[in-house]
Amino acid sequence: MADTSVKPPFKITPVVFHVLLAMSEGDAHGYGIMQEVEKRTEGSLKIGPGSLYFTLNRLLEVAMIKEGAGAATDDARRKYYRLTEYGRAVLESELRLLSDIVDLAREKAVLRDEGVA
Amino acid sequence: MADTSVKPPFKITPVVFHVLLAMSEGDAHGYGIMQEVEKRTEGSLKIGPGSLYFTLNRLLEVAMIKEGAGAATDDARRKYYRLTEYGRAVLESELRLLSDIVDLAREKAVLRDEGVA
DNA sequence: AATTGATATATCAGTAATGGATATACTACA
DNA sequence: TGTAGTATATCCATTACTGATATATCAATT
Repeated sequence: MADTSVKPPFKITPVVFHVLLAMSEGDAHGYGIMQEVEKRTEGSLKIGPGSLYFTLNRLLEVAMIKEGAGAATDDARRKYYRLTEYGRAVLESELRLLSDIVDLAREKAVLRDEGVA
Repeated sequence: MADTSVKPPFKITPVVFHVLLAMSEGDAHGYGIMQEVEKRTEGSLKIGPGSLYFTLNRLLEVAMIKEGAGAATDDARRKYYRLTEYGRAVLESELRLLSDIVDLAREKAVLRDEGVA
């Protein structure tokens, strides 16, 4: 079993987590991340430009993300970012933690199943 | 299908979430919550007394939790709390959101399975 | 080609949340 | 009876976040 625990240099807050997750599929740009996170969390997490660009810069500094390129980018203003291996490791580590917590909660039947096959 | 979305009067941060979750099994007291959360999150979330008692008081104010009683309480100093129905609804709502995100991430294979039967 | 609204990045200030220090007191045990 | 651990509580410095603001570009309409 591989050791998947990674110690990031700062706390992986919900904002940081969702920014990383938004890039897990491929290159993403700031504005798109803002919109996707709000949609994905059903509005419960809205990342303002302040948090977003602060977070992106910090992720760049510690090389969890790097500059990327949007496939056939139309809009020249967009800046695309992508996960580095390190960034993906951090994301996976965090996700695994989250996954364990969800599993635990399910065991406790905090979540009462509704139609989970 | 019941509408499980609940709109809490403040943000359900990781600290708030874990405090609620710690009470999902039954009555819990502050110090115990601090320890359990640190253990459960493998040390990645340490709730200091400042956050803890601030959080507990706020949860009491909005009636997500209420005072409880430890079964045959030995230590008289302990103050036990338990979830109200409202508190449990908030917890379930948040958990479902988290669960969906974890599922989504799994679909994307951000989490590469290792021995998931 | 000018106007307009949405897109997009960026910074800043005010607010909210958190962590750590500190205080106080009780418990258990040697 | 001393001391380490348990337990609640408050305060303050730090950190994180939100929302306002600024600036500029793009797309669509006219």
